[in-house]
Amino acid sequence: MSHTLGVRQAQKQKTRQALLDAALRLLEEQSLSSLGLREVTRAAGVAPTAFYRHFRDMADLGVALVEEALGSLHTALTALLSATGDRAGEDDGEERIAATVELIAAYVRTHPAHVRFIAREQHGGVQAVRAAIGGQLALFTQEVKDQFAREPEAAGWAEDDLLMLAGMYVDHTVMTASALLEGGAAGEAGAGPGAAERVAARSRRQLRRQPRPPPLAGRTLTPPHPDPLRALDSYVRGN
Amino acid sequence: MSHTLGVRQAQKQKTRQALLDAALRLLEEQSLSSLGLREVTRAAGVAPTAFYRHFRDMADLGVALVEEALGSLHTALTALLSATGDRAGEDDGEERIAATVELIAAYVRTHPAHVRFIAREQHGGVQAVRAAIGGQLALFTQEVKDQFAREPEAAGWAEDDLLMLAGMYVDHTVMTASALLEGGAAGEAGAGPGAAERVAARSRRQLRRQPRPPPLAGRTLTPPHPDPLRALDSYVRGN
DNA sequence: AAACTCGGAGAACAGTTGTTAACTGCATGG
DNA sequence: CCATGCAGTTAACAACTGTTCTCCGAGTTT
Repeated sequence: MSHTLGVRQAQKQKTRQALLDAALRLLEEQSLSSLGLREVTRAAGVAPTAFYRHFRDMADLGVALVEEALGSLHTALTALLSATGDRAGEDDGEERIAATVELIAAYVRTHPAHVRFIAREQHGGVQAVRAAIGGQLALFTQEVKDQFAREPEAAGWAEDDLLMLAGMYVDHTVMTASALLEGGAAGEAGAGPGAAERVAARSRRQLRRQPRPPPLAGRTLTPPHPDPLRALDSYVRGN
Repeated sequence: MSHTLGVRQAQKQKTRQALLDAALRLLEEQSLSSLGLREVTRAAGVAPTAFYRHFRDMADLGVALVEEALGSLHTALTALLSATGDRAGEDDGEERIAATVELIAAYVRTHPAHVRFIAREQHGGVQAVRAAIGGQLALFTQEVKDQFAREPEAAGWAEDDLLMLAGMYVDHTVMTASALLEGGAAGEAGAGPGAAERVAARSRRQLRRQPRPPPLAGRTLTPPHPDPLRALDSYVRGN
């Protein structure tokens, strides 16, 4: 609050936000590449031409939406990463995993539209938006890696290995958020309120990186792999 | 070849296939919900009205495309699963993992457009298509689970646990295929031919369910978890 | 060989789209 | 306090969309 910005720019950002909100709402039931300019302005309650005062085209709005969804989360993450950096190892891994998954679930609960947008457009039809999402996720990955490097267990790990591990965590987070979104919608067919917990349980197990041991003794497991897939070789190469 | 089907129906399925092919080609650069009926018929070289002889609307064509991409692969999988069921445990897990990943890579190489379509529309804007993809993937999961159940290592595992593990494998496969697609496009910025191998290596490591041990002794690892994420709690709940 | 089927073409429709141009009114800076 | 800048509006444009009706001609059946 160095200087209160004028009434002029305040109103401008207000309609800009109205455009973003309208677009995000419409995007819950369609994808960006099918979203029309007039459709958005109509939902936002402004004239179609007002759109051009804020965005070049819909792809531009899409990139802005990516930054709204991930950018703010990113800065918050950066600020808080260092603050809690040296509390590592305070509790055991199981608690940390549960807390992490619950955090993801909370984010999905409070920002469902943003999560849906990111999940949908990550592989969507608009190149610029895909690139923006990829860039933001790469930043997340980098920061998670840096945090890993600070923990004592990471001693002796190669930089590339830590980065790859961080990438897996980020990907896992996105996938879990998306799964929670699909199963978490109350009143959906077949998926009761237990669906969210089932997704969470699966996510925890996956983070644990070791499937829950069988109800027998604590024997070491060599879990089955989809070996028969290999037999599909002829099909895949042919046709 | 019980009876050679007439010239009439043959020509019909020919233009139907032309429509599917044209749509699949156009879908490499946009998403289904933005794909126009006239756009497809124009690319297929038929009149716009001919579309209705084969599909009710674009969502219907999308479902047909899902079945073309996953259905045939599914039947092939079913046929070959039992044939190789009892060869389990013939080689060690490492080889099987490498073979599996290479199989995924081969499928992506030979059917890139189909893979892109599935990855894009899995979370896309058309409800019916999402449901169709989800259904096909559920079938895959079921069959992988059945195969797991046949392997001796699975003795004592609960049905639900096997199903969850199978689901992880299927999800991992889709994600790996998508990653290979992004990184595998030759002549892309920043991603040389080594990108595909990097993705494959990461996929193998993930299938191994245990990050590569550090270059020290074979000490047991408690790998770092994104604990600082928990500090984001206030951000997530607020705002 | 005649009657019928039916996949595809052609023309026309009302509606919607993105984009441009010229305008209006108000906050702003001198 | 007045002149400038600029967010937003109105009107109009050509282009394109999905959909319907009508018709044609070749494959199929009897």
